Amino acid sequence: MKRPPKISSITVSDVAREAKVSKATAARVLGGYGRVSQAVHVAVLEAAKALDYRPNELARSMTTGRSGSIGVVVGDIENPFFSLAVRGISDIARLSGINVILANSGEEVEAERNAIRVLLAKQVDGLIVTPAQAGDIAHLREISCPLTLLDRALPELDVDTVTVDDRDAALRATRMLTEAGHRRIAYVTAAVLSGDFRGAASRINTSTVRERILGFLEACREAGIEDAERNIRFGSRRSERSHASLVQLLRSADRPTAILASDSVVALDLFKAIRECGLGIPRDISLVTFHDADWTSVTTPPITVIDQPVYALGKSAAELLIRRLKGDDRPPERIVLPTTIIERMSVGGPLTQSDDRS
Amino acid sequence: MKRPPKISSITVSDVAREAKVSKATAARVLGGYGRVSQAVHVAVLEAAKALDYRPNELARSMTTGRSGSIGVVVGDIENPFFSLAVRGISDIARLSGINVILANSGEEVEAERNAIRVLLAKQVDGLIVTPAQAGDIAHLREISCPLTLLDRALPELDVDTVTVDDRDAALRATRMLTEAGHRRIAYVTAAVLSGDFRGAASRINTSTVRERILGFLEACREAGIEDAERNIRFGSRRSERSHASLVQLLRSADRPTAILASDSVVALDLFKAIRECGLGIPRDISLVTFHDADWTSVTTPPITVIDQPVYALGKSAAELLIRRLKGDDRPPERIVLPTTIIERMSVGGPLTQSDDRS
DNA sequence: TGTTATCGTGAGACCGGTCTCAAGTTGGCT
DNA sequence: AGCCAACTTGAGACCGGTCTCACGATAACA
Repeated sequence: MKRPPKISSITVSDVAREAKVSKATAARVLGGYGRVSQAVHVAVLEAAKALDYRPNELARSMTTGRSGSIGVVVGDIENPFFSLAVRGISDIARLSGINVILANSGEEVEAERNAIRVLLAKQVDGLIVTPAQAGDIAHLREISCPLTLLDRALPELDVDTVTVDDRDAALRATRMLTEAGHRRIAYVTAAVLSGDFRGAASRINTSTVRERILGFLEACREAGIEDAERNIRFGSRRSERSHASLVQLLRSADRPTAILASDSVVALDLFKAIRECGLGIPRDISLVTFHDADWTSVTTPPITVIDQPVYALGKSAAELLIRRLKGDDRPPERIVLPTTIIERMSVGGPLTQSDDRS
Repeated sequence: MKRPPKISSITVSDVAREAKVSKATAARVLGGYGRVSQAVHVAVLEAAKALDYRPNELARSMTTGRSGSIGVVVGDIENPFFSLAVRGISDIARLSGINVILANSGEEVEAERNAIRVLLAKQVDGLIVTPAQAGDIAHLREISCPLTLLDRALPELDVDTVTVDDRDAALRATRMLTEAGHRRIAYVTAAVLSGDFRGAASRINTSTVRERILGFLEACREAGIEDAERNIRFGSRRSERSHASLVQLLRSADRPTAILASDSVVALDLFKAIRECGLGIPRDISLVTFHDADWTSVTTPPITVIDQPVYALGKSAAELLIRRLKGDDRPPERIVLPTTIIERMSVGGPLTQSDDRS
């Protein structure tokens, strides 16, 4: 109505009139509730067909309080990790006749907060969120509908959560590197950390990041590598600046002989930087990354990866959430999915000469 | 209400009572319409803050007829092409305070039809669709809200459309191949064609597929290549079966000496198949693909690609749609975005010996 | 055959907003 | 002082569904 002339749509009342029954009766058959006689049932259906009636879900949601849609807030759908997870979520949602409203946070809390507010105003029945920052979660606490955390756990927020065994994965991957003889191993992540990191592993409360670092450090400790923390690189977002910092890392005198990357987009950047510096994989430097992205299997050499069950991650999150929507009130569950390492050709031993450090 | 106890939410009436004004007045300030005195304005705002009022967008949409969201139906978000386009769409949508409801069609008309029905019932203000099948578009015709076609034009449907210059792109890419001396060039696409194709290019009405084939054939004709149509391969979806068929193509006696792939996932599969067959790029076979996917730049050799402005594709589609939502009633526009060919190392001349055909 | 469940149906309230309309206030102008 | 315009406010209809409740009719039971 109002400004847009609005193509007068057919309502239950119209159908009721056409079928010569009351609005209540027509609504019963159209809405599929209550009981109606067979005769009236077909009459209403015919009237509906004749008029080409289409239910207004909004009006329905209005009274039922259920909107039939869930909100999904991810960092960036462009990242294959998220798009695959979203695929998992929407496949499951569709099975339950639920649709997905997507929002990008760009990994920024402010955008995330805003997205959640809007989604909530839209009366989504539930939310799946990949929290951008673990320090700032007041807005997540306030959420009044079922919430499921995807990929990143929040120790202080006891809700359904699906993650992978990040710590163990990082441990195994790093161990693979130390066992190959590496001593100068870097861990490169896109996550940003405010303030100084040294010795503050416990301060990082984005589970994904913290757990991986913990695993990384544990493997280093096992191998007797000291001061491994100084080889952790934060903030390697896809940008000019971060690429430059990567190149700088690779050109430094005591450059690492092996690198563990936290996700495939950082790894791709790293791969390019390594080439740019004229270094060979795995001759000069070994590379392992989280996420079995497309490209990792077709490079020369192909990259050894930590294969996360990304689709399953999304699938499980959706299943958990939908179970809640159906009234399940078991205590919050924290599902940890196992990862496997796919060994390809990007790991080798360090060159002897690179073992003398400054 | 009803089954879920529903945490009684704060409504305008509650705020009105708290502020000691009428519901209408409270609604005016909360809804930001009409005129209210300064004093009452602050009073209502304070009451709202005190009660932590959050508007119910559903109710608002109910009366305004506008839902503030658009529906996006793509083939598969998992495909980087689509996820990037969706990124473009949602970035633009967010600027206008519109959110995106995402649906996957899996490239199947039935799912697409269903998704559109649901989206329409949810009262989306507009739709952006990448039609799965051009033959079956009755459901698109019936759409009663603004519709924008993404990446694929439909000759018989005169609505806003954003595509790339597929024909010219295919022409240029193929020409690059013929100029390098190739005579046996294959075009491999994931699209399915019902029935026999030969000589029926005009029968294909998915613009993307048709235009590209037309460009491909034109370049072949220019080069005096006869019966180029027999080298068009349809239905190369990511699956066991289609992979096998690719391998078969590569092992045949008169295997092509160059291939143009219609999208990056087909190309990736092709790349792997080529390796599997022990063939070298570009020594034994040249490869060019649509879409500058991540992986194409890091393989050895890197792949020459037709770079489509995918993000811009989504962006433009969203802009066009939103313009419509704002009341623009210019005749439907068909935007064709230019592509560029990024020459890398995957194109070479055919081996002499492979020129004798059986 | 009378009484009581059971069933089918209609009337109308309700969800939480928007918006029209009329009434009440205030102020400016003659 | 008197009148009209402009502004502020409240009452209530409305959007398109769902759902409660009451009533009449039919069926089952004694």
